[in-house]
Parts: sequence; C-alpha cells; structure tokens
Amino acid sequence: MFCLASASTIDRILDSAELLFAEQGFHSTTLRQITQSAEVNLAAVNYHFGSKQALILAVFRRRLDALNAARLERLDEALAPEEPPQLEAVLDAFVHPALALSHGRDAVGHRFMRILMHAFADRDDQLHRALSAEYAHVMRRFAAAIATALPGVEKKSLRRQLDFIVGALTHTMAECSVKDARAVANDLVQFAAAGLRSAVSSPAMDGAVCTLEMH
Amino acid sequence: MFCLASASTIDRILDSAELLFAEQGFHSTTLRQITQSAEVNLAAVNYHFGSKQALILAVFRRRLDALNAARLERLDEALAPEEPPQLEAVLDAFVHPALALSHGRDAVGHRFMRILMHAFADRDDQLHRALSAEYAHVMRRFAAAIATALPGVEKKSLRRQLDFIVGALTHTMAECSVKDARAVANDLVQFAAAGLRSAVSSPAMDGAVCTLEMH
DNA sequence: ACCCGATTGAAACACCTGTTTGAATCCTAG
DNA sequence: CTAGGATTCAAACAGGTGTTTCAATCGGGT
Repeated sequence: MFCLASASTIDRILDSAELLFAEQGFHSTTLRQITQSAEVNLAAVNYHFGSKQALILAVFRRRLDALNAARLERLDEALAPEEPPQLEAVLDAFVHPALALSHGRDAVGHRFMRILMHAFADRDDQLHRALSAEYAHVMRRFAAAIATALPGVEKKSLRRQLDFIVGALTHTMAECSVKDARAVANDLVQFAAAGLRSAVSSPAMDGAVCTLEMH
Repeated sequence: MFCLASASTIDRILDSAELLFAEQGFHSTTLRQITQSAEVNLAAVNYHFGSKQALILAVFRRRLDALNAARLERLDEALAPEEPPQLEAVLDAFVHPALALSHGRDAVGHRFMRILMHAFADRDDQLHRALSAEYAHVMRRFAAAIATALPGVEKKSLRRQLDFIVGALTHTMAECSVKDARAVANDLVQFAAAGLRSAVSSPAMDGAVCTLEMH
C-alpha cells in the first residue's frame, strides 16, 4: 500500500527541488544538490519519481494546478455578481493568485514565478506541453471574460495582450523583492486594464497603431 | 599582429553559439555542439575566448551593445523635434530596435530575445552584471524621456512599468513567430502607452488601485 | 629560403552527470 | 513475533562535461 510516512521524503525532495530550480534553473540543478539539500539519499529521486525529468514535471504541476485553480475560482467570483464584469476584477483574478501561493512566511509564489520563467525560456517539449495543456483552458476562460467586460475587442489582439500580461507578470514577480509583490500586482492590474481599454477605444487601426514606421 | 583570417573562426563560433543558446539556453548547450555546428575544432573556443563563460558573455554583448545603441539613437530622434516628446515615439524607440537587429533574411532579433529571456531567468551573476551595466544607463534615459513626455508620473511607479514593458517585450517577441514580430511591437507600444497614461491620470491612488484585496 | 608566432588538430584529462544495482534497514500486516 | 514488501543506503556504472596538452600545420616578415 501507499505508506504516508514516505511522503515526508517525497515532500522534502519537492521542496528542495522547487527552491533550487527557481534559483538555478532545471538543467543547472543537479540531483546531488537536491538530495543533499533535502537530506535524503541520492537514489531517492529515481526511486520515488522515476527520473529527473519526472521530478521537474512534478515540481511544476504541484503549483501550477493550484495557481490556475485559484485563478478560475476568483474569476467565477468576479463573474458572478454583475454582467458584464468589471475589467479590473477579471485581471485581479488572473494576477493576484500568484501571491496567494505564499502561505505562511515563505514566498512560494515568488519562487514559482521564477520557475515559470525558466519553463518559458527552456525549449523543453514536455514542459511546454504540460504548461499549455494546463494554461490553454485558463487563458480561454479569461479571454472570454475580458471579451464580455470589454465588448468590441478583437480576438487576435486580445490574445496578444494576454501574452503581454503574462510576460510582464512573470518577469516582474520573479525579479522583484517579495515585499513589493503585492504592490507590483496592483500596478500591473491597472496598467493592463488601461492597455486593454486602449485597444477597443480606437477601432479600425489594426496594424497601423504607430505613426512611426521603420525606415 | 592580428590575422583577420581567423575572424572567420571566431565569427562562426559566435553565430553557432548564438543560435544554440537561443534554442536550448546556456547550460544545456555544450561546447561540442557549438564547435560541431561551427565546423571548428573543440579547443578553438577555449583558445579564442578562454572559457565557455567568456563565450556566453561575448555572444551576449555583441547584440546587446548594438540593440541599446540603436535604442538610444532612435530616442534622440524622438527627442529632437518637439519638447515634450510624444510618448508613443519614445516607446517606439525602445521596442522597435529589437526587430532591426534582423538584417537580411535571418531573424537575429527574434533569436536574441530568446537569449535575453534565458539571461533574465538564469541567476548567473556575471551575466546579470553585464546586463544591468549595459541596461541601467539606457533605462535611466528612457525613464527620463517618459517623465518629460508624461509629466506627473511617479519615479518608482515608472520604473516598475518599464519592467512590465521589458517583460512583455521579451516574453512575446521570444515566443511569437518571426513574421508577427512587427505587429507585436506595434501592439505593445499602444498597450504600454495606455498603461503609462493611466498611472498619471489618477493620482494619489498609490498602493490601493484595486478595490479587491486578498482575503 | 627559413623561421617563428599564431592557429588548428586529436587525444587525453579530471570531474561531474543521471541512473542502476543489490544489500541493509525499516515498518506494518497477518 | 515474524515474514515480506517498501524504503533507504553506499557504491558503482556508462557516458558526457569543460578544459588542457602538445604535436602538427599554417602564413607572413626578415
């Protein structure tokens, strides 16, 4: 049967791996660093997870599932009271759950944003599949919510602007100090809301938004 | 004296390294992959650059210098005619030179954005020093230019929003297909301009921009 | 023509990587 | 209490890493 006493070993490995992956990336982090930091035997990783790649996916999924579940939950809250929802409330539902991962005194949210950044940068196919499999559904729901909050926005343009928000979120949350994280999230919501509104207020300008073109 | 015939070897190494670094990151790319792709001997890297780390910095600086020089040049053009400058023109000067790196048919700009992404994600101290040493000056100049184009914006808030723009730029330009790059840049300029303007239009709201707070 | 520094080449270096093995230990179900 | 599967442990494995070495080759200056 499953012995829950061993969960201690598994969790120690996951925690240590998460910390080291966030700081050094996946490839630069060795199993010996992880097992030493977790105070478990080197073979424990391959015994409990099968391979280093499987450990990476496990570390990744543990937080991403929780993050996206929290996002959808807050999105439902934002969508419930009014129709159409307020744009800032929708963006809040996307941005702020990244902070909520940090329960207690440790900055799990901050760490996971660093890991997300590594995942985006790496060209690891398995990781990208896991990422988009989990993200695609969430992105679609948020795109739909924004589309109702902001009628008239183009689909392709909206998708692109969501990428702007994801990029800005991961970049700044991974870099900023932990105590600034909430202020960063608040600023980003305002920034993104204004950016999104600007696309719908000036219709029929697609592809020629700037007066300056390159030589 | 310097024999220019050897520049062929050095450039072949730099080109191959740049391509592989962009695709796989720094640590995952081996010297044997690089030298095999460049069709030079394995020892050539350590002979011409001293170490793999020095090669990484060389690949990095070659483009970053050109990128930031092009940015400052375009910024001067935007600042010359009018005082205060138009906000979109300033943002254009920051965003569009990333595309201009791609001369000819190959997408150097796109590749370098991927490398930038890896550099941001990695916690390589030397790389970060090189990055901020080169970027700090440029960022200061753009922050000043935006401040004159948008009087009343707070310094701390502006710095944060510049990080949003950098994050959105690297994330989307590294991910998007090459032919979409220009459209992405145009959209980003509009998006960022609106975001920046929103911070100054509603003063005295710092730290409480969202009505929704976490639990 | 020769010589000598600059460059290339093939091989080896010492070290580190993820993974596997098989015995020792733990822990619980019967 | 004991049998047996789950878990830990130390050690080794095969392969890959960046780097070094030293002989071979190149190429221009006196």
